[in-house]
Amino acid sequence: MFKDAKEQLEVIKRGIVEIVSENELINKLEKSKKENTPLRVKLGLDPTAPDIHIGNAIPIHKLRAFQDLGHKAVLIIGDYTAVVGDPSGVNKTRPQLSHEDVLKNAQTYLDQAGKILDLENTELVYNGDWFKKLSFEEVIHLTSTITVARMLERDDFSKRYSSGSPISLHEFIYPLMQGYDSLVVKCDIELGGTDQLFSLLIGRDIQRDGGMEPQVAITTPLLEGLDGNKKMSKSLGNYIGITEDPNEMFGKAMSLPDELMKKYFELATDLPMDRINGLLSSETHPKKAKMEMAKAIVSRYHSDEDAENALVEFDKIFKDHKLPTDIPEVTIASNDLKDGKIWIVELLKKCEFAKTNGDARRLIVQGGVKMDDNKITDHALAIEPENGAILKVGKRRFAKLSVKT
RNA sequence: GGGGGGAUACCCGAGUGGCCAAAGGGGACAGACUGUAAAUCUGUUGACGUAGUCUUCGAAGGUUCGAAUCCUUCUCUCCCCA
Repeated sequence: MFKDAKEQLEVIKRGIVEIVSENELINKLEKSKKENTPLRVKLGLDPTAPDIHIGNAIPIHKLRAFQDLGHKAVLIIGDYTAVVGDPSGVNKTRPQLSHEDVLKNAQTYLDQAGKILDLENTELVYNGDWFKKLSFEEVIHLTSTITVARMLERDDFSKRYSSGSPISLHEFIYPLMQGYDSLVVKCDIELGGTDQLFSLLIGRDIQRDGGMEPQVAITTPLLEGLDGNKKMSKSLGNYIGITEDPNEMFGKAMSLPDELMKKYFELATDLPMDRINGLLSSETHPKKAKMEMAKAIVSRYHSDEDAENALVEFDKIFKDHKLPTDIPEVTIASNDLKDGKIWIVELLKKCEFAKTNGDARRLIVQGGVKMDDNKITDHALAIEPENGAILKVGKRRFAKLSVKT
């Protein structure tokens, strides 16, 4: 039923950073094959925000790969760990969420993770189930498994510590909780981004302490966000959500710096490596390559057809400078009008192209505002809105006026 | 418990009585160019119907003709000592 360890290893090793340790993994794979028992592969998701993006989808895809190899996916929804807030890779204390918010997010996480995983064959657990029952005594025992020195060794903590930034005590508990999860669900393997390595290793200690064979830790790369610089994250707004509209997804992918194409190709698309290498060779124009990449990303979460359409739409707007197929309508009611006219600044605010008058004026002064293809240069202008007129701001914001009087 | 720092716009960070709506960088937005929402270059980035006026530098009071800057109290935070 299971493939050879070697064959499995090949699949497992694609697009990952590190295995701790590979030998242990091979042993586990061999044992699993011999005994015909699937390995338990754990991934913890903290539902701290309502959306999954293509960066944090990377380990989820890896989990799916394990499912396809016949292993058991154990998905932990970190409803309690999310309340604590993962300190990994951040330079400040995360805001603590209410348990209520977390549960709300958890549902959307599940819906979204279901796009990647085979949920039918996923063991789904909430870590609040055990954490809320843990006694204080047990918590104390848990905290005794690690020393302060080791905690402070961590890059993120040591950086914060030496830069004089605050570190709250509860943040030390986070990796212990994550490690304790591993003990409870008795997993053989845990997946996580490279920033999770510390927590994954703590899991090994805690499992060992609990009399278990320690899990194998597998880390996946972190994906830089759209700015090409910082890690993709919801709070930085530099992300592509996996449920985003195809056109939006395509456009965002196209806005990536060229240098990141290889990484995105590898981690965010399903294209085979030789195809990717072909596209990245000097024979292919970078723009063409990037379009293929954007298409592949859209295909992964929508369909090939959606991807193709998104490409056509993109060219239409940005290459041919034509109007998009769907333009949001903005209704102008009679009480928006004075003597049948509306001040252009008001109109821009009405269309949500500007938050303040100054904002709107700036856009006009900078030459970024067009009405039916005519540049508007006068910020005092009052216009008589025509039904169906197209207001354009910048390169990619459009509104169709719908006048109701 | 004692002593000494720090808190500045979306973020980081300069500014230690008027020249401060506050340098610089990042981000964001706009323009030019192009190969795209790449790269590069330029500009803009508190509010107000465009005029000067108003509100901003952790919070509240105070000193002063005038306060981000000085004083008092408070909140949060970092370091050192115990």
